[in-house]
Amino acid sequence: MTAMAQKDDWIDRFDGLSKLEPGLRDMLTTRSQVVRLPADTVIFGAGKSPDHLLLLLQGTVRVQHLAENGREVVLYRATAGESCVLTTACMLAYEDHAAEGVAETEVLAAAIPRGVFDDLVASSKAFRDFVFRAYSRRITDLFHVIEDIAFRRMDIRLAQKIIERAEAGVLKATHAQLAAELGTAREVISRQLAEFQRRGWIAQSRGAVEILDAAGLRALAAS
Amino acid sequence: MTAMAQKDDWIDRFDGLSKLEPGLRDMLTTRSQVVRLPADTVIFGAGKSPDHLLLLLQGTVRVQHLAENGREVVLYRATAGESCVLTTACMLAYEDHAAEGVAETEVLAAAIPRGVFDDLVASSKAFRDFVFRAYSRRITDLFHVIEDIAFRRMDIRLAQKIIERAEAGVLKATHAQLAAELGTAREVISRQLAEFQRRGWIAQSRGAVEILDAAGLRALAAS
DNA sequence: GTGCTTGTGTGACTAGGTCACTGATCGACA
DNA sequence: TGTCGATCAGTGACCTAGTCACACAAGCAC
Repeated sequence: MTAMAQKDDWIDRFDGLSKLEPGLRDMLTTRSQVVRLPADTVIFGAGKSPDHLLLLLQGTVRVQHLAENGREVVLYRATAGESCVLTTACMLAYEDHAAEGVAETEVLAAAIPRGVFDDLVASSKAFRDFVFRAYSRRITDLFHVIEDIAFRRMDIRLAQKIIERAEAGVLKATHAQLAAELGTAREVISRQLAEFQRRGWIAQSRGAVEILDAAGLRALAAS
Repeated sequence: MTAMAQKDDWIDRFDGLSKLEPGLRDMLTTRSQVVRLPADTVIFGAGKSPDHLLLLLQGTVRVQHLAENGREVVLYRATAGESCVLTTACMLAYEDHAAEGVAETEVLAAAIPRGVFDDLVASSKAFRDFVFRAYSRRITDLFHVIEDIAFRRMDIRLAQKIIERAEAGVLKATHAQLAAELGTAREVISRQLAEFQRRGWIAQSRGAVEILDAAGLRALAAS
């Protein structure tokens, strides 16, 4: 796929936007630009309020919360076809969010400038629905995070994470990264993984977890 | 203040709405109605998606999250001059929120029907700003909840709660209610309060905590 | 190789959550 | 007015999770 092709048809990749009024489609394509961000780019956060709404075409953005004591929790991930709506809240934020968005892979995204965002929200019901729906989804995600942290056991949460984020049976992440993911301490992850290994569910190597018995993990994750 | 007077001027009690375009002010007053809800009314939640946006004139609404295992956490409170915007997300929600809004006191509120809300969002920049700003504030609240639960000590959080919610040096709440407030177990609250009492910071009676040494509590809360 | 940095393992300890109780307090109402 | 039932609070035993202070190992740079 060429850059041109992407420029023309990306709108249809977003569920809510395909219904966008024709005139506004043009406005959206001409007044926004497709950008490519290398992995690990900090997209927003730490007082850096963004002036664009990003609609992700490729790659994933990880949104995490940084606590005052230096620890962190991953709040959610936005993937292709989704938007980074919380940035719109950031755009207007009267107060700092203490949330940070990081490109987890290389990211291809349509960047809609603040002004265009405002115009679209003003003139298009379809766009408004798109935005509100995205908000709703993110808020639901935050509820899940709260419920997980407050009420679910670590072993279950870790098993779920491993299953969810492993690619081809292998999860590339250090214990410290998994700890940040789940909002816990590195030692806790080390011990849980040691236990999973003892049970023959996983094998470990530096910076990676290999799944040996997916059924075992899944059984725990489901409880 | 009479009901008539309330009906006429309530808009000015909302920061963002005083800038509302004159024509729309009229629409808002004529097409919404001021309602009075008794304490403990469940305003939204448990699959009950609301068809009105509430702007609070008097009283407070407690918004809490119900976990699958039956436990709960208080997410935030909306007080006079604020709106219950998460209900707008609920209105559109493609998925259940598992959040519940309860009138904590008797509540007087302007109820804006879904259709009017849509019209206002479409036609007024001031109203849109009002809505987005309210979203932003609530999301920030959720971040605080996450940070508290994940990284702050219970004794500190409990001390803060007591200070924050006591009226005239007395907090009327059972241990079970405080536990639900902080997303923990009743026994944990009982033990912490016993410790506070041992230190002479509070006195306890059935369903109430009396503050004896506010400075002591505050010192803990600040650490 | 010699270090340096980063990642992992571990023991001892504290905080917090769970379970299974007991006893206390307060209406309701016979 | 005593009895019952419901709600509220206290407690010990036990388990899970987070903290602290390390030791040790693997990979990289020079």
